Amino acid sequence: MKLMKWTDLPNEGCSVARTMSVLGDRWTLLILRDTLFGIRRFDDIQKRLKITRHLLSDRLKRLENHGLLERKPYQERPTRYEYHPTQAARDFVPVMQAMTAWAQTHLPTEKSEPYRFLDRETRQPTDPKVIDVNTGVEITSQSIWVEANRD
Amino acid sequence: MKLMKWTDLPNEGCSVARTMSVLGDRWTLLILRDTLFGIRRFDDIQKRLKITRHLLSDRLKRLENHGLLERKPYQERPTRYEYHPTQAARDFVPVMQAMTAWAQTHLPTEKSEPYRFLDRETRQPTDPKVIDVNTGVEITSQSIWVEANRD
DNA sequence: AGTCATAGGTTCTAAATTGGAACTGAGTCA
DNA sequence: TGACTCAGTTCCAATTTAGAACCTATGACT
Repeated sequence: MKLMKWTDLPNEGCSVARTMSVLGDRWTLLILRDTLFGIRRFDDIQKRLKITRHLLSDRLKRLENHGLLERKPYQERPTRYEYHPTQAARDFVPVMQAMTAWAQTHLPTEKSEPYRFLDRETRQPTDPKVIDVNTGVEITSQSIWVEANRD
Repeated sequence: MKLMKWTDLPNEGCSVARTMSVLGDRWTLLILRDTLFGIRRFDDIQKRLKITRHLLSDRLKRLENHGLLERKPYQERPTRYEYHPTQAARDFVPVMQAMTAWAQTHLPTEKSEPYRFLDRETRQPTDPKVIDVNTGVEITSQSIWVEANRD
């Protein structure tokens, strides 16, 4: 049997598999998180995350190639760059918040969450829930049914 | 500077980091996906996913240790086990669906999605959106504000 | 001029993880 | 008996990650 390799994932029909092909490498999602939370420079990310510079360099390139980060110069002489999240990356924020809520319930810890998500208007903490746009009903493993797709 | 290792992640305060410590290894989320979609036996998962058996063995153990899978015997002589998702795993389904929707927009492909999420009542495809329970407003990178937490 | 510091990397080696294939063991079937 | 199923384990090679040092360009300091 021909085995599947990690590098074959981008060509999968399954969206979860394609998401993993971009964000499923070690550290990648944490780097994206930092850029989304406003940390955008190589050394700043490296200092906060404390991963090896080599890995950070590699992951930033891959996120750029996949259209999740944009390299923008912020000074000349010498030219230095910041890594800015694109719209695709910003659109991942709600997924990350849903993930955060999941971990707060199922992977609890004594340490406090380093970030809070606040509503821009009310300035109150937000409490995420996934709903179905069509019915307005909350999506849970009870409310939905997963079916093999035959198109 | 003391570098952080991948194995330090479970002790992080950040929920995204803790989620990655459990689901951020190669193949892990895809294995969980298969069990959630009803594929529960070692060989069945291996045949569908086509990963090496020893990786599958390793990941199943880790998912079990983290409380996402439960090993249940389904026959005697010889005793064989199925891997059943726990409530913690089932609660990840909405996150996965949000992720799927994200990838369909931002990592498009010609291949069709192998699975569909349907409403159990209406039998219609569901269309996920993350909202704030408090305000009912959709959570987007525009609607929220991320703030460092000082507790 | 020489030294330091800063930002953003690259290069090197060692350790760990993953890929690929074959093998084990308990039991079933022909 | 031999072939087959399921659920792994074992072995070695290939790839990735960890850790540290080094490089380049610029500016500031002495």
